[in-house]
Amino acid sequence: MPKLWTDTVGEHRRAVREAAVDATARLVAEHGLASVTMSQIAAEAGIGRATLYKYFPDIEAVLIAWHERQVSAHLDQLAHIADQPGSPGQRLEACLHGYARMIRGRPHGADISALLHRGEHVEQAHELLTELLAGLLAQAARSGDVRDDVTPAELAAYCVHALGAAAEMHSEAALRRLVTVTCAGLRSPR
Amino acid sequence: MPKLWTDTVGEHRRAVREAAVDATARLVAEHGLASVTMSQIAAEAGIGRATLYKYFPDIEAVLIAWHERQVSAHLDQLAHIADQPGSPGQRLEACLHGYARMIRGRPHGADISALLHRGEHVEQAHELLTELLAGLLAQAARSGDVRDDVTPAELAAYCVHALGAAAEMHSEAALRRLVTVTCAGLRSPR
DNA sequence: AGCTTATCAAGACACTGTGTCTCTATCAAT
DNA sequence: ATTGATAGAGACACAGTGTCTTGATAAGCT
Repeated sequence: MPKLWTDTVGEHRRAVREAAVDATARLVAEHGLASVTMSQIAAEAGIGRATLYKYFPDIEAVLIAWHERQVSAHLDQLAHIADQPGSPGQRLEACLHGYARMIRGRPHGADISALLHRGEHVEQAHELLTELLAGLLAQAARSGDVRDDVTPAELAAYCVHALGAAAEMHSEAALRRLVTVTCAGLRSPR
Repeated sequence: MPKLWTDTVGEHRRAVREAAVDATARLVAEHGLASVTMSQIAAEAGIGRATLYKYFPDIEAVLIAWHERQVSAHLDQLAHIADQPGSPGQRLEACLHGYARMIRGRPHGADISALLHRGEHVEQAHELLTELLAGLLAQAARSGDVRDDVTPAELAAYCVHALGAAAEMHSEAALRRLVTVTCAGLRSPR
């Protein structure tokens, strides 16, 4: 039973918390979402099971923490892509392509909502992503690169779901085609 | 605790099996997917828990049976829509609209894959749907209504995922717009 | 009909995972 | 250095699972 103490308590708690989330990430990657248990997480993190309950009230909380870390990293990456110079249309396409690449081969990534009873956090993450895209879409609509007969929010929902197909795409070329098709849906009809 | 419900055994087994699936449907609708247990199903179906194990080896099996019934009904409905007279493009759009209407307000509907470890059956259902759409798309591509620079299978995956956004659409009008946008992505670029 | 066999329903048991309680060991502040 | 706070982990009660066994009932055979 390792105690893994650092010098200060606050730092220690942060370290243990992170170790638990790391362990969760490993277990999810290896055995899938549904089969992860508190017992496994505690064992994998090298702490007692009861101790884990001092950090998280239940598995949902651990999974939410893991998901939040995953999502915020992705959102940061996307925000960085969106901040690159270029026309609104170019930046939008770059963002969509980046998102598709994140999704590829990760069929579980977004389906946590099915496991979590109260999916507040998942919904919030979804909203942040949607807002980011909606902002880009609104800009692109103003510059004429994107249709304006549908609200940016609805277009963003369309984009996120359409690019979810990236999970099934087996090649980089297929992924490109998916982004192309998705972007075609965004263009103004004439 | 009824012992035998009908006169013949074969009929009885079918009746019990159906009652179990019905009970599962009620429980899923009321409490969500993740919290359904064998105990609840048995109680709701009016049989002993151990008896339920004579019909299904575990919860996955029950959920798969429920899902299969759900999906086959939807597929029949879509096949019927696809068989209506009209141009390939019209039939395709009618099908997409029908699918979107099925998805609407059913966020759990397709997310079972996250719960099932070995999602063979779910994948198979997904494949059947994809094949149905791919057939329509191939026809529409031949008649020029749909782009031919992307394979029908990839376009079908795009459609299914894009229309998954229907779960978040709050009005019939929004749903129509979603179908319109999705169809716009399918059209040949010129 | 009467007997035998197959099999259905359900009670009982062992096992796993959960969430809480409690006790000991260690840190932090006075 | 003493005292208070808190982390860690063992222990307990509970819920759900999957299997085994026992008694009851339908189906098949003579």
